[in-house]
Amino acid sequence: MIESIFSSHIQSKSIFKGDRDILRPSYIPEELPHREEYIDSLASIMVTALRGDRPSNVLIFGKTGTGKTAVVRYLEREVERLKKENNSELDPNFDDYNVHRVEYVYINCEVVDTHYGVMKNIGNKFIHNWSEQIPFTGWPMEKVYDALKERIDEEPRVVVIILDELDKLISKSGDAVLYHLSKINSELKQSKVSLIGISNSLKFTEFLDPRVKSRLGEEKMIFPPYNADQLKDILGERVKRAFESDTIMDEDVISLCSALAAQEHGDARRALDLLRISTEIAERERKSQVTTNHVYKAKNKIEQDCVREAVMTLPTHSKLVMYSILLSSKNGNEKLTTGEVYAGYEELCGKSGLDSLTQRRIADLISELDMLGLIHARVKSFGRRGRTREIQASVPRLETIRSIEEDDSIVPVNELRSVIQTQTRLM
DNA sequence: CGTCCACAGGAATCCCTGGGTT
DNA sequence: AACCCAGGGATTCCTGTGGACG
Repeated sequence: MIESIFSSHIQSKSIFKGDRDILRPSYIPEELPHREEYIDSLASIMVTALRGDRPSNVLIFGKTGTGKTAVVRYLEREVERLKKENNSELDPNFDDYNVHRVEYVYINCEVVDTHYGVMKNIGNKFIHNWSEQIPFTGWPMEKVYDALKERIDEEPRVVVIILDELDKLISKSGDAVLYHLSKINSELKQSKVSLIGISNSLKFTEFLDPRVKSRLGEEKMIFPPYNADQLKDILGERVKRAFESDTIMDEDVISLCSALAAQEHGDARRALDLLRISTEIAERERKSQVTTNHVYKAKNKIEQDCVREAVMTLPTHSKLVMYSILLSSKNGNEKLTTGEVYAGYEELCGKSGLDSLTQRRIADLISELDMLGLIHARVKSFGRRGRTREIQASVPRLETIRSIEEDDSIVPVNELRSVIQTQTRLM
């Protein structure tokens, strides 16, 4: 046995039963508790594909962690499974020919969020060798679209395109993609395309061209949030698989994870994260039992990590804007205006030797920070004294300042002159 | 009741990047 | 080499506006 800094850690036995991915939200289990009816109704729509026809387009709505993606991918996996088996021998009603003609394409529109990108990604699913790749930039849109059609139509098939986080795509690049994809069937000779759109918000269809809207929403499903009891079942199911024995888990741990996640609009993802992180914390503390105490620690850790992660990945100028906001509130100005933030930002740019961006641009960056949940910014009118945003940080100040100062291109600053000046002017 | 502040936020345009085609 | 194409970031110019002050 090699003596190293790892030795003592390796020897401490893991609470997990090997595969800790079971507790990750991306894992799709054999059973999806409390989603059976949705699986069933989606299956009844999708079964058309197995007969070689085009299933209706489907729109699925529901908040994060309500099982939308899991249900869709569950069915995708079932079809893949059918493809591997020889079904017609078992059941003469089964038509293996059509089963093998079904292709799924999954696209997460949060990652691929442009007209071009979506088309390129779909097109590249149907290639035989590397050289046929559609490049990630360069071609005119028209050519990408033609290549896509040609490839799909190469042999008869039913293509099911899943567009996850569809609302992100619409808000960033409009409905051109959906317009093209939803009318593609009229231009295909032997293949058929069916769309499954997954969205967090119910409202996004308002921005769609009415024709697209009607073609896309042939079928609609709405996934409600899980309640605490349902979350308990989901966690229980996974715990059975992920742990050596249930004695390792304190009775109340699952209940607590469920309850906390139920408060957050019934987010199963959150519940699973809580459970996984609290187990990891317990492991690190060399405890053989996970307790509610660990869950509270996990809750804290998740919140901190989210903020840190969000701040660290910000572009430099956004970091400076955030820095300006944090430093200004340190000087006692709890609620800032856009002008004040911009003044602070300009000063920080000077100190770091960077060219400052225009106020118009910074206004947009402020909106982005607001959407990320790092700050609260709401427009308010101060009468004669103008109409502006009222800006306030909504994250722990000192910790976040520390995260920002880790960026080498930003010069650490203790206080901002411009804000002190505004303060004295107001007095 | 009108003025007028300090911006909000839309639209057009430009620059740049990473690629293609002629 | 010269030029087309999509997309992102940024700038420029712009019109719009809630409400305290006079």
